[in-house]
Amino acid sequence: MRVSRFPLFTTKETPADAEIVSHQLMLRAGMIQKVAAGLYNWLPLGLRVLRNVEAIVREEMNRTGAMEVLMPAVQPAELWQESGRWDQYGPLLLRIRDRHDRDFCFGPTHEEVITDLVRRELRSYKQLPLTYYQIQTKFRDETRPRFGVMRAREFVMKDAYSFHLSQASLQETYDAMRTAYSRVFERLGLDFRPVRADTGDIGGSVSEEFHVLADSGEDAIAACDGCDYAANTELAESRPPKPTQQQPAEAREALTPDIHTVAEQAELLGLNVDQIVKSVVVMADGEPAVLYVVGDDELNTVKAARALEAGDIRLAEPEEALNATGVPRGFIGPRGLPEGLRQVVDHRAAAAVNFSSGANRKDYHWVNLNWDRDMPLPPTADLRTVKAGEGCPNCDGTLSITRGIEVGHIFQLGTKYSESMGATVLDESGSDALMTMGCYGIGVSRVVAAAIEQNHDDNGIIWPAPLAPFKVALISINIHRSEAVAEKSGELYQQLLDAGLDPIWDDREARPGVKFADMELIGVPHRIVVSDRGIEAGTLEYRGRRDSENQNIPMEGALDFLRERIGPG
RNA sequence: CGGGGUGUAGCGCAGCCUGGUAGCGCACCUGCUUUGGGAGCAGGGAGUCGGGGGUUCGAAUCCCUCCACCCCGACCA
Repeated sequence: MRVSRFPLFTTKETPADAEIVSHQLMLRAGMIQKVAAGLYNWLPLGLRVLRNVEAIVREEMNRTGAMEVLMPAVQPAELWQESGRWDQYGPLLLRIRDRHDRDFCFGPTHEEVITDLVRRELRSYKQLPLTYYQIQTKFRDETRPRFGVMRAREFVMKDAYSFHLSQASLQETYDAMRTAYSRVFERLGLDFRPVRADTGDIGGSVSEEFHVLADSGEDAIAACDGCDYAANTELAESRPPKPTQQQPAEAREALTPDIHTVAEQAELLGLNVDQIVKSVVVMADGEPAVLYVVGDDELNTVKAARALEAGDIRLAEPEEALNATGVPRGFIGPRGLPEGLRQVVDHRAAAAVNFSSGANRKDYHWVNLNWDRDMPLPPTADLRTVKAGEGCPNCDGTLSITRGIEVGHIFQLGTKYSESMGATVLDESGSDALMTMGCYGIGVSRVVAAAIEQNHDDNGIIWPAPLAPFKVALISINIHRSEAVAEKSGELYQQLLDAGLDPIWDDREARPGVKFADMELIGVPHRIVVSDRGIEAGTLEYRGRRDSENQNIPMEGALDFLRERIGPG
């Protein structure tokens, strides 16, 4: 491609509303253009990168034997009503109505459509297992789209769905998909990690996310330094601490006026924060519940929702907490709490001995409380978020917390959709059998942003080779004033094209600095420079995007030199 | 959803408080000069000042209203 014929829209200035580096660089490089909140145009430069990701994903999907299909972006409400998600999914689902007043949605995912497809086509267990996938545009009406294509409302996703007669068969495909995902992200040159994950709205049991590690990531991941344990902090666990050997002491009430934080409570009573059990009132599907965690622990709302079997959970407003318990917030505790309130205790809070907690009357806390002795122990569950430095639940290692960008997610769905939508085949005995399902997603457009988060410097993007929109930049110095440069560059460009090295030739009548800056900004991995002084010496200049020095290479053999560096594909 | 903020040329911004008919930088066009790390000089094109309503002789500026976009929060009890 010649720059003189390519719409290269680079800017020096960083757009004001771009927060993270990938968003800034994608805008500055002219890869994307915002149309509305969370909606983007992909310009030729950006689209080349997106297509490169798609190509690798497609190859690896095909390698697993999955079959590509294409489903409609717009889906009828009936299918979603059948699965029950029309009412469950909430405002994330963009609902639309056609001219006949029929309800549709713009698909945020395609479990319903694929299940419908399969139940109409598949008759026999002999046709299983089967995996379909598509690469397609999704729409999720995020409350707060941000970070450019990282968290857009409309985005490109690869989604795959597998169908099985047995759990063993599902497990086999699930494992194959995990391998395929690792291959994809390895080929893309990304530093990633598979982690255990919550299944969220999609449903099902087993699930893993693939995260690209980056400080700007929106998810926190706990990873062990001693084994391969890694989990989203939404569900990560850590090794329980050794139980304390303290003897139970006599419980007493203490006057604690105007205490509103655990830190104040600890200081006033001369306790450590971990000797305090705090009481958190939540609204679970609209019903109040009291949850107990240790003073320096954080309530994990994902775990709490699971423990309470609630679809929707949030912290109670102060008035709601007051209404539920009759006690102002800050003084709620397990002893003397009104009957009938749901309570769940975190394991660590349940193991606490001689702890302090609210006395259920204003300005008083208990000290030296003990479960069972002073009040019955409610049901227990894991409710806390793990912290860096805690022990790994699986080995002697230590957990650290890193941030990640979720670029892939694989699930074992089980029969959730086949059951609600009646997707069956005949089994060996000739009777109807529900198909067991898996689903597997990759955020294709998000991968592009994630790759930049992980690969950039002050001058711009540094594409991993397989993502690069062009493999090699050919820069001609003073092309409009030097016949020799023009001629040699043209020759070289043709050779690079013929060799399939995907060149971009900066043939503009621009100053050298402009060309260098542009090619660095858009992240072309290799650069060669043709100049009068090089021609005189019979050399070209080469510089890799990560190099800090030029190197002169003989004009003859330059092609082999590049071929070697760029490699196949 | 709650709180805050911003909308002025393609992009980044000033002007608004204190009303008088719009400006700077980048980008763009023309000419001359320059030519190995985002050139210089001169000239030029480009704006319903987010929309609507109001106050006023006069509104980018003051008031009302709507819209769009951005940030923070919705886990420290």
